[in-house]
Amino acid sequence: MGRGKVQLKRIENKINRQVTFSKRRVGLLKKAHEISVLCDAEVALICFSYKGKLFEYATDSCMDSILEKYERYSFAERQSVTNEPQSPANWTLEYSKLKARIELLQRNHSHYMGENLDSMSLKDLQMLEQQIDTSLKNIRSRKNQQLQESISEMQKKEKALREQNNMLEKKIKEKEKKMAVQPQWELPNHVANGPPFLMAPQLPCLNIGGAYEGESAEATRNELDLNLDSLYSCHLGCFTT
Amino acid sequence: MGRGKVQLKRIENKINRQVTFSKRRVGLLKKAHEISVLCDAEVALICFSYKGKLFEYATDSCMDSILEKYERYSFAERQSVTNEPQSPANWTLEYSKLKARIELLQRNHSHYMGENLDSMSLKDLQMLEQQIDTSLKNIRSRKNQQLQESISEMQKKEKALREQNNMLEKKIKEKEKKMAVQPQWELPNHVANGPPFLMAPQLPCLNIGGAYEGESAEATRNELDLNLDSLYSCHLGCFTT
DNA sequence: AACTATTTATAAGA
DNA sequence: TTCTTATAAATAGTT
Repeated sequence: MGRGKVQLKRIENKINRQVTFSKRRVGLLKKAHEISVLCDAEVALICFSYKGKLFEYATDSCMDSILEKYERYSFAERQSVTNEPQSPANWTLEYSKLKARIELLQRNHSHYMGENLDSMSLKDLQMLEQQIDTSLKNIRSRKNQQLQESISEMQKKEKALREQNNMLEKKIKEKEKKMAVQPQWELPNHVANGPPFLMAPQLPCLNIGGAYEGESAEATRNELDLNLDSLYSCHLGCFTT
Repeated sequence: MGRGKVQLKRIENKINRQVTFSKRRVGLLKKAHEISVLCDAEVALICFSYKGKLFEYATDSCMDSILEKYERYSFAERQSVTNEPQSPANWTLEYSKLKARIELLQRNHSHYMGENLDSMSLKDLQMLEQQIDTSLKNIRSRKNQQLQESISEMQKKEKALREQNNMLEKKIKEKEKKMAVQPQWELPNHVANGPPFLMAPQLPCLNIGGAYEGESAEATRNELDLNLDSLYSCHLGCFTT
């Protein structure tokens, strides 16, 4: 719907993608609301933008109850395999046990989010600090590992492309030789010593952290089909282990 | 979009409602998929028909990880809800509800502990890192606040003690004067110019971070009843906000 | 289900 | 971002 037909694939231009997202997000939420009202359906819609921002819609604004209902549904399906305690002697007991556990987990989580710290003692704060510091190290380490993997993959691709280029270059030279042997009947100027078509740009893949080159660079990008955005958007500090 | 405009209100005719639901449901799922692909967004869509049948869509078919991510994001808002159903009609239902919630919270928590990170994408890792970094800052800030409070309290006590000492000193001097006026009948040597009993050690309370003085120093400590252990054990780096 | 007349959504441009 | 507009897409009512 619009001036042109659109292919169902990732919009590469960042700006366009952002704009399209904004527009379509509004449309999507609207449609969700409409079906919810018109057809008396219960709808929950969660949408994270490419940048990680959250947008949501839920019938009657009660996301929680819909998600819970969903959990129940999917849980029931899974449950057919894992047999729960068929009938605990005392449901109330089991219930309050779980309830307490949830409370604990929630309180705990809020602390990990850096919230509700007032009730914590100095010692507990220090321990929490240490734990989170460790977590952070783990997370960064894992992130770096992923980055390294991305880089390795890119390097492999680069190598493959270089080899392909070399091959093509050779082929071209051979063709030239043949042309040189035969009389030149068609082209007045030949291509000797010219750069090969597919020469890769120098060090194409390791300009991580360099300034983002903007749209104009789009066309000159090398052929690696690995998505670089995730690396571009990575903070400079990300290599701290 | 269609032969006629439509009012945004529940379709009363059951058949029409059902038909419209079928049509719009397809459209909605399609749109959800499109924005997901075109804009590289993560979408989770849950839809219960008014008859209670479930339809769903999730980017990359991983509903769970999106819901988990949602839990992470919307945590602050949810906190305490859930009013205790005094005696749930269906214990099994309630039970699996709680069970599901616990599962979710636990999976989430493990991420905050820096565990089970393998399933997370680079982008999610980066966002988790940022969240935890923020938490850490909050925690350190709260810790420092507590330290500052401790210090203020100590300073207040110090001041009070000094004043008390001064008073005592004055009293002693007065006594001396009286003694000087009256004949000395008991003590051969008087205490003029000697240090008062309760003279506080110089700068008694602010040697935080100095070397721990060990057991031998215990006896010479001042009278502050505030426990210093928590300060001694504090790492030197703790004042970074 | 299929078919269209219309309404809506939206891509591109400003 | 927001508005405009030409056009694609969705869909209400009909067959």
